[in-house]
Amino acid sequence: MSDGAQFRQVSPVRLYQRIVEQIEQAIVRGDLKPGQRLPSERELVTQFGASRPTVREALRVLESDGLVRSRPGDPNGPEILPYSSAGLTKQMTRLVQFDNVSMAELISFRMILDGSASSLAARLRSEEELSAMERTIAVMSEAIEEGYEEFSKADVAFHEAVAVASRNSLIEVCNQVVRGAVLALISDKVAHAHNSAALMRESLRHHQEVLEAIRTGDGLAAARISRRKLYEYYAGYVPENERGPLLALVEDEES
Amino acid sequence: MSDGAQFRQVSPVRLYQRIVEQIEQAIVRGDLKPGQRLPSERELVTQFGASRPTVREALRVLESDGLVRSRPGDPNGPEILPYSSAGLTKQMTRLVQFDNVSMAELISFRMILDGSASSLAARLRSEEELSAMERTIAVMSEAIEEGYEEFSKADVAFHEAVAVASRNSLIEVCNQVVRGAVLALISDKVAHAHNSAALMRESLRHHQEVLEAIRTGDGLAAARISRRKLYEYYAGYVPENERGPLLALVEDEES
DNA sequence: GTGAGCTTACTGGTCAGGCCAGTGATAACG
DNA sequence: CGTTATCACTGGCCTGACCAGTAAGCTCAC
Repeated sequence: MSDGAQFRQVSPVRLYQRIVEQIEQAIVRGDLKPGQRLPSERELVTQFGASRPTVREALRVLESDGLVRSRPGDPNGPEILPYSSAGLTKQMTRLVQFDNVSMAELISFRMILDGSASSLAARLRSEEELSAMERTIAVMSEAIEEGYEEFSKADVAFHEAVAVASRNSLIEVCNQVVRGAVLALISDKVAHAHNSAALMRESLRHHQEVLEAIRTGDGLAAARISRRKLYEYYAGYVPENERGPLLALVEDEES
Repeated sequence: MSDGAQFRQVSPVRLYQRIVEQIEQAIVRGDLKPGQRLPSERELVTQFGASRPTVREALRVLESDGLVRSRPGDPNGPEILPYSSAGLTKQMTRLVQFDNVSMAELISFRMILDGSASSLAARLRSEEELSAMERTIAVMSEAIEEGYEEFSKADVAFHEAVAVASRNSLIEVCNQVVRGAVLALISDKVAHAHNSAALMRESLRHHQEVLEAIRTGDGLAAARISRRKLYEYYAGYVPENERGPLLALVEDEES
């Protein structure tokens, strides 16, 4: 083998991909800002020198990536969308569904994310963020009588508030996705199992403990309590012989 | 407002989206497994009762999501691809490029993931996995003289081995994605900055410490060292006034 | 002048049909 | 039996067309 030139693998690049790249980079570069409009499809046809089906394929890809949106009849052309984590969520959801990640892994990951979020929140939270958490706790408390539906909503809001206070949107997004995946997997069972006031009160108490740790800035405690709470809450859905990794996370901070 | 029926917001669903959904779900359900082939475009046209451009738009979206691949001339039709984290990486990279996620958040997230992976690996690793890590460390050691390129490859292999030993594929994939995103952002700078044998030896020593903690089963230490190592390695790329959250993670386990 | 309603030019969604350069199973060949 | 050439079919791309929407601008009554 010659040692002189290094050749990279080439792959045929479709026309529509070229178009996607150009528009994508224009957006990333900032030449196209959210709210601005792309030329109409027919105009793009002339600018790119491709046919309309080809241009449309490119637009469909950009649309599915959440970068633009086309509305039929809109004389202003496709709109550049503000960034949203929808695409990330979609991909992460696919990861969960596709790789058929086990329940144990999901919960383990949630313990890590939620624990880290609590820990960071304890150190970084502002007063406003703290009171936002307090409000969600208050709502949870009131929701106990209104049934699991409402309670669960407030529960999610609390975790969301903690994630926001962690100042890390990656944690926020991942946690959101994983939480959704977990709930989707057990929604049928959980509706009955946890629809008792006693269990909700127990859960509320746990949340209050986490909040207290965040208030006092004790990141270690916040993470530990958060993890243990999740373990107690969800371990029942994990086969016993798969609980090892979860217990490892619970015991981690204690010794 | 009537309390009887609940109506959801509707949005016009394009034909191509219907096709995407159907194929997507068939894949998620497992009716279509990686390696299997989709019918040809013209066949799909008859099956879905849509025109070829429409079917093609659907295929382009699926292709950009990394679910299928069409090759011109292939008489067997589009191929169902095995899962790949490429789509996730793309989305996460975009998330970062849009400046919605700072370098600090990325590295913070990496510290969390890598730290957790190390911690779990310390508790769960098998002997085989341990020796796999040892091998990558050995390769790193040898690669110091061959330049940063080789060294970096072995570095990645080590983290990959740790992630595998954590027995959590979510950590594995997410870590891989975040690592890729970080490297993509600083690849130009890092090539020069770290291409010194001294720095590589330093890095090697850190890795050995992590490995030692994993060997002895000390999850806490493994996580702590792993995090601090990442901090020292990457803090330079983070503006000083954004390093707070990172330091929070380093100091977390120490007090 | 001003608001309500209509017109109209244009948009995106979809379709039918066609050409071309590839691919690979298969049949013909040595 | 292995090789090679054929050829049906594939995906990539294009042209041209129709339709149902949208919203800007016009009209017109007030």
